[in-house]
Amino acid sequence: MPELPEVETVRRVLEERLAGGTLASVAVPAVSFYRRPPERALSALAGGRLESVRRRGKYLLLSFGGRGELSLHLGMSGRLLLAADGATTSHCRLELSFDRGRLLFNDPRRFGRAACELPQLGPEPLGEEFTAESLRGALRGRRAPIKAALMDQSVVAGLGNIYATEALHRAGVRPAREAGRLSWEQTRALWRAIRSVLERGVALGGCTLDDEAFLDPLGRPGRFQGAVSVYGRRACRRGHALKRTARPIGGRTSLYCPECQR
DNA sequence: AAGCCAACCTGGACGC
DNA sequence: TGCGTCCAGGTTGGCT
Repeated sequence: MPELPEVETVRRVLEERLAGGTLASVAVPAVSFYRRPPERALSALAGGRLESVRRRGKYLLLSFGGRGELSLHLGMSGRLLLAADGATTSHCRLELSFDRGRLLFNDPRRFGRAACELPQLGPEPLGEEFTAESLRGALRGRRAPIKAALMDQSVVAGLGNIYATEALHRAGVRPAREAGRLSWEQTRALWRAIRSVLERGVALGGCTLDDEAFLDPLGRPGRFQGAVSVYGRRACRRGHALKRTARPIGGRTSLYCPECQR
């Protein structure tokens, strides 16, 4: 579910509501993520002050000063929520109790993660080091479909199926095109499209496509779904029927507009 | 090295 | 109503 704009939306709420507070305790239920978090390292964070809530790609980074850092990844179905006292949820995998409120990590599918380190990630797409030139360099020589490359977090950090799909449409590039063979014009258009589609996603508070989808920690849905051009639609905004690629790309179904995208 | 694919889980939608 | 099948917004590890 959550890609960069959703994670950024969560980050802003957590920053506003929890930053500066003290972590009183950490609880890991018996049934947690399928990769259990390192409980000892997590417990060591208790008593610390939450100095900042940052984001790197799709990861949230909660910094507790000298005590360490906690990285959270929401996986497919993860949701962070600020809960009233006593309230529980049906699939709680981690509970962080702060002096100013409880943060529950709910995750039915258990693909989410809590850890103390990050994997190697490509540049932040909204940061300065991500340029059309750096994108060209990352794609050079790649024979995989461009959409697979965009969802590779070591190429650029934060795109998943929705925003990769939307960026490719906005740039007029078909998802199955060989990544290393885009023209310079197409690469530049794609770079611009990635940034604009993510900025729009952030500005609209993320994408909430159906009832079970993304909600921020206060239970509020996003509004990007109203701005989507391809994902989950049958026709693009110019009325052309959308197609799905013959085979999945990067393991997932891929929609595109045969008229707008070449 | 790069690319492909199965595996990791659960729940909801759909067809019969 | 119940059962089987397919699908889902992500990442990883193993194999070629």
